[in-house]
Amino acid sequence: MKALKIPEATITRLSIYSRFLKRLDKKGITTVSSGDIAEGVGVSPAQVRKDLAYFGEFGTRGVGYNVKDLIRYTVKILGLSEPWNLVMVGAGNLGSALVTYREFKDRGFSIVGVFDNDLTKIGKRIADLEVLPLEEMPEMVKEYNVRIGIIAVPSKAAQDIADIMIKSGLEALLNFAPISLNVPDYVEVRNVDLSVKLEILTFNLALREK
Amino acid sequence: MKALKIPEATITRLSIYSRFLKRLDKKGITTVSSGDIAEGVGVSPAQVRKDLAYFGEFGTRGVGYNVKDLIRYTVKILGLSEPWNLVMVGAGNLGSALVTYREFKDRGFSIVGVFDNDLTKIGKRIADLEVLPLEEMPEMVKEYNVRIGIIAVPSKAAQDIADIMIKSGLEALLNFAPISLNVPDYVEVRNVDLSVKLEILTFNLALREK
DNA sequence: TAGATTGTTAATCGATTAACAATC
DNA sequence: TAGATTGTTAATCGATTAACAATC
Repeated sequence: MKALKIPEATITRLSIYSRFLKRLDKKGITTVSSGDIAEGVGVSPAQVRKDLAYFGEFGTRGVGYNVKDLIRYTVKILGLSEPWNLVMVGAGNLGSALVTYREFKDRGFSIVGVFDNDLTKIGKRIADLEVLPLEEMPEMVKEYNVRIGIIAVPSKAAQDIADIMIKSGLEALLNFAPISLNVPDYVEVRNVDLSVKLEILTFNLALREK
Repeated sequence: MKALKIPEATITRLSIYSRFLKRLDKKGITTVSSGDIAEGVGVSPAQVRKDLAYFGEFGTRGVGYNVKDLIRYTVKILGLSEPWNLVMVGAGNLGSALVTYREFKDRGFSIVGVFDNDLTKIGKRIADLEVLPLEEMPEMVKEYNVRIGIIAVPSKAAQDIADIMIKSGLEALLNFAPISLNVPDYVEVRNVDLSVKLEILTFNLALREK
């Protein structure tokens, strides 16, 4: 049992619901309906209930969901009950931005090491981290129990860096380079493409002209 | 006719194909099959052909696609034949990274103005741009024919900034704040959420434990 | 109780894939 | 011609939505 396949879109939305709920909680709101959540994040109420139903029964019929409880449940489902240590390769502008990115901290992510193979960058400081040579990654991965790595290097270098990160013991990669990485089956990869969404906008605007 | 609805996933992939093809072109490769593209970006060959079929017949049976031609077609479809000027609000770390982001330039995007309402940031320089007060946005939007704006401010400020950007004449927003924006129907919005993909990774890793 | 809202099933909708005729 | 690969249709697959019984 529990062989039920969960759509990745459901996980994506769960992450969005979870953060929306935290904002409600901050405002002192204690109860929400699926309709409230739906309106807040721009999906249908049925969608919200269906997404939650994959994981259990969290609401009360006739009443709705307790905000604090639902935050706890969504955080648990997403694997965020415990904090995660991350390492990152690439000490460029994007890398620097990610190290100080507030949203990561808020969700329990902590970048514990920044690496680069550019000698001019090694030794530099980004926030309170010293940029380290790649050779030191395996040690840090082991010491800080790191399972996830962020790739913030140019496309050309991304595959080589991915190989090194995997050899260092990482099981999951968040890749900001706009290329498709080849990795062993046990390694999870997700790409964040900063340019694709922009091109969806240009596509839509270009259509308007006609 | 031509009322055929095109899936947004198709546009997303087209953007990815387009950039993959440019890399092939740089390597001097002149012809590709749908299978080559599929393998290069991690989808099925049928998917590639179907995606292209929404827009025309670009290949030669028994041969494949001419790389340079297909680049031209995909670029045209995505509305990227002409360069786009962008404005951005938010001169923080993320904003700074985006101004210098190579991938944007490569695809014909140019950030022509950076704005902030933080007095300590106004007047500062990011790359070769001076950070300007929001009041100057309408003028710049008009002068540079800007239609798309980037939101790189904290979540709290995002809705207010979006309202101002729309009033300044923008028709499309690329939103890096992890909240759902309320905008008029004619305004296109896409969110880039840096944290969601990371939470898909933690979800998957957390599943492994069991 | 009456009103509200969940949890869940079945119906609908849409996207992906398989398969093959067309054709280079 | 034989082999290869496209363009396209039909079949499959999967996700969303509508609807309603359950129940607070």
